[in-house]
Amino acid sequence: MGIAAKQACCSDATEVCCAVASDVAMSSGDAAHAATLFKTLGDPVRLRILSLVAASDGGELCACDLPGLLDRSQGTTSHHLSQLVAAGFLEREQRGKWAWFRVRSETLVGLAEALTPGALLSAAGSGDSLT
Amino acid sequence: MGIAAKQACCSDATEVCCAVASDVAMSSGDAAHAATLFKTLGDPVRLRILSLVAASDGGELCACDLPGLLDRSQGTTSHHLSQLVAAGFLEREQRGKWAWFRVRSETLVGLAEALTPGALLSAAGSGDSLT
DNA sequence: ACATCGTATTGATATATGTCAATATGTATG
DNA sequence: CATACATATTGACATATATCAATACGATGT
Repeated sequence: MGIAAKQACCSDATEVCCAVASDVAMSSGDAAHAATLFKTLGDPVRLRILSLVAASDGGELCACDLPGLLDRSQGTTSHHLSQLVAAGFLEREQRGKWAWFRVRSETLVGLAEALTPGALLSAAGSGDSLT
Repeated sequence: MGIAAKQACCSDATEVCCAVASDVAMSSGDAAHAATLFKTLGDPVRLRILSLVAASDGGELCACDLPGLLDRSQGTTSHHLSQLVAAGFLEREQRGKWAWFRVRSETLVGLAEALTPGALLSAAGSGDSLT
């Protein structure tokens, strides 16, 4: 089954039939970390929240606007905001009784770097860019 | 409820209390498209597949190696490979009875551009970068 | 044609998640 | 302190998805 098959897909079938630098590739831990960040962006409502905050005047947006802009309940928008803050994509500031949010561009830049073809080789998630 | 509240979070409470350029932000359709791409990357197994392919000798990897490298069943690895190909992150080539995969870096680069803070304002997913 | 082996698909199952209604928490203001 | 309002949390539910075992499909070689 794959490894050490009877008839290999290339000349030498010692361990893995094709030369795979699995030690150069991302570790499972790094992959798990980066995957949680990508998963956070993998929802259209959350992407739109990020975009709305970025497009807002002064780069900040009040949570009170989101249910109207997103056509989602207040509880749902609050849930998505928590996810974005927990992942580091947004930062939250309480001002009076309103909660304001702004984009943490460092996280976006770091994740964008992880998508670099070269960064896929071991660097994705291990460096400070994703912490 | 958020919009047009009795006591607004800022001076003018006409429609939306804070100035949100919702027409500059990503559209729902763009967000949906980009979200499917991010969702595809939101799984550690798929991220590791991408990384393993990128780290392989010659930039290509045989599907026969993946069950062993990922510690997943053959059916599961095939499922993930289909997802990555469908999203445009991998391209597939049948060689004899083996299937070989290589990374489509254009898709990665395009998605990385969508993470640019500036690209969050309307450009994410609408341009050719994400098609 | 037949047997073999790599890959794709199907069916089943457990878990995760997006959503809302309802409730709780917290922050001002009278 | 009591009231009002913004936000967070909880419970419930429907849907999506990661996974495996089993089976089907496809290509090769005898």
